[in-house]
Amino acid sequence: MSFLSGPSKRSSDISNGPVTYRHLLSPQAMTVFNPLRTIAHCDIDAAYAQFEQIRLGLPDDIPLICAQWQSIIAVNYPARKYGIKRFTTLDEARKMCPHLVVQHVATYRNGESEAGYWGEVDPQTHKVSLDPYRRESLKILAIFKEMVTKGEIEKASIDEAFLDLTPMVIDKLLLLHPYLSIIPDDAPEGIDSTLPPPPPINWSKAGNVFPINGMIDAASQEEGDDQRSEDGDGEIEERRRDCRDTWEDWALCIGAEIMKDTRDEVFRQLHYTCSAGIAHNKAMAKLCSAWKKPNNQTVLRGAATGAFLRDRDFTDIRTLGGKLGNAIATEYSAKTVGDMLLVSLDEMQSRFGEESIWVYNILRGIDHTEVKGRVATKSMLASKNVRPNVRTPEQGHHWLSVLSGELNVRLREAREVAPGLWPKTLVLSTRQGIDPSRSRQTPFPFTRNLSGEYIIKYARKLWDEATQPMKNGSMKLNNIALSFTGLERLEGGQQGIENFFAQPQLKSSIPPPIKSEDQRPALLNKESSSTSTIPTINNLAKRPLSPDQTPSSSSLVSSAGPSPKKPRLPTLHTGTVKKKMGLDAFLSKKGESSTPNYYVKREESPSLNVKNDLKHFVLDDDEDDIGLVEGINPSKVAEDGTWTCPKCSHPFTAEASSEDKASIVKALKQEHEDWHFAMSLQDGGDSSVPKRPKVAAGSGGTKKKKKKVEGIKAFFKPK
DNA sequence: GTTGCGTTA
DNA sequence: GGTAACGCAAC
Repeated sequence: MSFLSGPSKRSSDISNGPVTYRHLLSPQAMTVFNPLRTIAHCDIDAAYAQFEQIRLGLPDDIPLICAQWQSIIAVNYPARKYGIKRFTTLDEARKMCPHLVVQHVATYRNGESEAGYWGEVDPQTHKVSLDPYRRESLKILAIFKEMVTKGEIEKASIDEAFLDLTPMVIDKLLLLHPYLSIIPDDAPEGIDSTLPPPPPINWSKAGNVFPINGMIDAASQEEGDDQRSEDGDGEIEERRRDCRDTWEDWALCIGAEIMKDTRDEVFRQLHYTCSAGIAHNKAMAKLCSAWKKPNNQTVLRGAATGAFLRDRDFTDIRTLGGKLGNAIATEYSAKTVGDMLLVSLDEMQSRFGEESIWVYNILRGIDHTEVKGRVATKSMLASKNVRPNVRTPEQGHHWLSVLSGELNVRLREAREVAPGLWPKTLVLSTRQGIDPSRSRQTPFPFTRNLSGEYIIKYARKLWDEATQPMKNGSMKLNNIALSFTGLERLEGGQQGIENFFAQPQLKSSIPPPIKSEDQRPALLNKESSSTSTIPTINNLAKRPLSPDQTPSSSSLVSSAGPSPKKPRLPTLHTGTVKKKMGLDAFLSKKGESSTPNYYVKREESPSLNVKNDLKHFVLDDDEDDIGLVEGINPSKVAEDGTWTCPKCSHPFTAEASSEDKASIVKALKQEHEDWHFAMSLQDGGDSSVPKRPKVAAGSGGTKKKKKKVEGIKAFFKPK
């Protein structure tokens, strides 16, 4: 695109000029720089709490919280009236509001393949499931798509989305003002002529319109410097006075109406209320959606962004909420956006590198990041903070089976909607204490016979690798997580994926009989996700934390502190000495040249049935490979394929042909033993494990790595 | 391209 | 506390 070169470097080119016919009519002008760009951010009010309220069929006005173990993870608005907050304890909350409804999130109970809501939950034996919420989230997304047929929709989290309303807004604008679609013959500059002045706007269906002169009602804002005159005439009069409506405002107003209709539709279909922000870009829309809550929306016009941003803590801005924002705050002793406005671009760039133009812009309400039409989810994580800590492989294996079971359910479910969906890799991560978590991954070969067992097979393999260095008894894991990444829809051959992947649904996690005549997917193309009929909004914007490898930012870094192993890492150890620092510093990792041996090189581990370079797409239905997992079984499945639990004498058998019977019973046995194990955990089974001093594996590597981490933390100290 | 880690939300 | 996306650096 022509914007890619030259002009796009200046933030002032297109968006600051007047709106022209080109902005309205030229497909080439539909970029992130189009002044009519209209973006909405929408989030569900106290999402989890609302989801539970509706699931339970409760009226809107009763106070309800959603709990996870002993913590509160969502508080609905009626409950907020009692002063209940996210960090209030359950007991306090119940005191503050005796008739409070407390609903715990769904959990998987041991050995069960489906999450549910139970009377009693125990973090030692249950695993939280957010699946019900993901399902609601998808329903909401579907309504967004139903209502916003033309622009991209980006799921930002389980309860938030960005919507690019621009294409719909432009259509509507042309519909409302047909004369705009005809460039007058006498237009001085043809398609680049400025549009005629717009008629006044009727904002009555747009929701709140943030006033240009600052806060009118101080509902959520502490101090507004009251610029406006005394008359006490309120919002209406204020609007009249600043009604220098522009075509950009028209776009926002139309966008707001679309958003209002969309929110109404969500409520009509699902009974969820949500709040939205409508602005010219993502960062402003996001801030804006939080302005009036719940069940409300706010429009931020270009002319009002100064007043809107000025007194705001700049770390409230998306992407500045972390270490980067903190470092900037420290560097300039700044708190509000207004404070930061005093810092020149040159100044910022000399300290934080060329890429800080992005920060400079966003502080001025400019953000060119695009709304990505995100289709499917790209990863699935099942994570568990284990208590008591896991100290033995057996305990580890137990949780692996729980996590595998969950992933099994989730992948299956996802495949019902997206046939052929399959993860490239399986990742295991573990954490000890407050150390950063460590992960190991492996390709995840395709199988028709997906099951919890199949996942466990690979999970155990990773486990063995990951815990290799802990063989000395230093194992004390407090978190275990298993995830699928690189989730993608494989495409089948001539028959089409639907055919290829269609198969009888299994109702349990028991692996079905092995089939050796499986085919493999014929081809593996990526599907293009962008199917929009309008021209794509080009990615011309620098992302907040985009690659910053320009010589300027790295070479300008002069480090004074102890020399880091990586030259790109700034090593400022205190905030007192000013140094140049690239934004990329925040991306640099703590990796070290001297890492423990076992991390330096991956072992040439025996391949997991990777038969050719199709790698993970290779079919792997060889259930006998389960044998590669060393059993912890004290007793064996008998030759007749039956088994009796030595602990509780429960007999197990299966109705199937003799070969299948054995493998089914094997699986049942594993599951059953896991259950016993889980029960033993409840009784403090962990305590029998002798405690050993932690021993660092390898040479001094571990220590060095740790030191480094702390060094950086010391500089980027959390608020 | 893969692996492992870090940052942000 | 449980998820998710994405980017980098070193293989």
